[in-house]
Amino acid sequence: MASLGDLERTVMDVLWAADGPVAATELRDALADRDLALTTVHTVLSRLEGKGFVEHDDARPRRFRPRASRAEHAAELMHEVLGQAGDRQAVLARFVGGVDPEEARLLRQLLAQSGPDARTR
Amino acid sequence: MASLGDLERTVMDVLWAADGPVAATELRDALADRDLALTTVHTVLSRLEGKGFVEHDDARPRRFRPRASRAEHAAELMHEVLGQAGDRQAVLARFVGGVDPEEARLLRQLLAQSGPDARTR
DNA sequence: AGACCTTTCTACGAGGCGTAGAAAGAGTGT
DNA sequence: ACACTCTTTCTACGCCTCGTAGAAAGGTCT
Repeated sequence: MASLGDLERTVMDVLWAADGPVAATELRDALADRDLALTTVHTVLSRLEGKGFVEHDDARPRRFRPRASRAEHAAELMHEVLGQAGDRQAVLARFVGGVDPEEARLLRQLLAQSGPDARTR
Repeated sequence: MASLGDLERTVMDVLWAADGPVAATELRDALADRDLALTTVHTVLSRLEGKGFVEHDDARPRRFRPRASRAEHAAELMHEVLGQAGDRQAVLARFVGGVDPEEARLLRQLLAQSGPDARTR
């Protein structure tokens, strides 16, 4: 998966945080601290589209939105890391070893639902 | 966490696969397909040391080894992704939704041991 | 000491990314 | 229809990372 630069990442964060499509001018304003030229925002958006992270509608002032939610994206990344890491079991063991108890509970719950255990056994 | 280039990654893979410290010449030979100059290997190793991925002993032909195992590294990466991803629960949900049944079983096992469930409840 | 291997220093070219001007396109008011 | 303004696209440039390696300095061995 293509990776994101600093500004690209920041833009994605705004898009992910928004609850609908966002126009370039809105993005520029949301990132007012950076004091970016509007064209800069457009360049970044194009690149993000090129990387498949963003798409726009054809309304006149174009509106941009993420193709995947932040959670989807992060989960994909996690799978990717897991995937290219040789011993998946070892990785999962270490990963699980590092989650805090609250989240361990959540994970147990999620796993219980998603496959209440296998007659696979 | 600093990220790895292509060759850097390949070198780490060799180091991770090795069962002990590795000398620069051995690395060059392990990557014979790339036909690298020994100095190139050294440059990459220096950079990897700079990034904290590798360390060397002070024996004369220096021997290099990873500071973390591949599994540790991958697990750290996964935690990092999870960490900077806003809604951790949502990410975990998606992540779990995507693991294959075999691994789901493994995860349940790991979670059962690591915190057989909370009287926290 | 001389020959040889190792380690460090320095450098360069390609590509990614932040940044934005210039140019082309399109909607709005008169 | 025309001029004005806002939007979108095109082009570019400088910096940094990374693959790559030569040159030079530092050890080793006989």
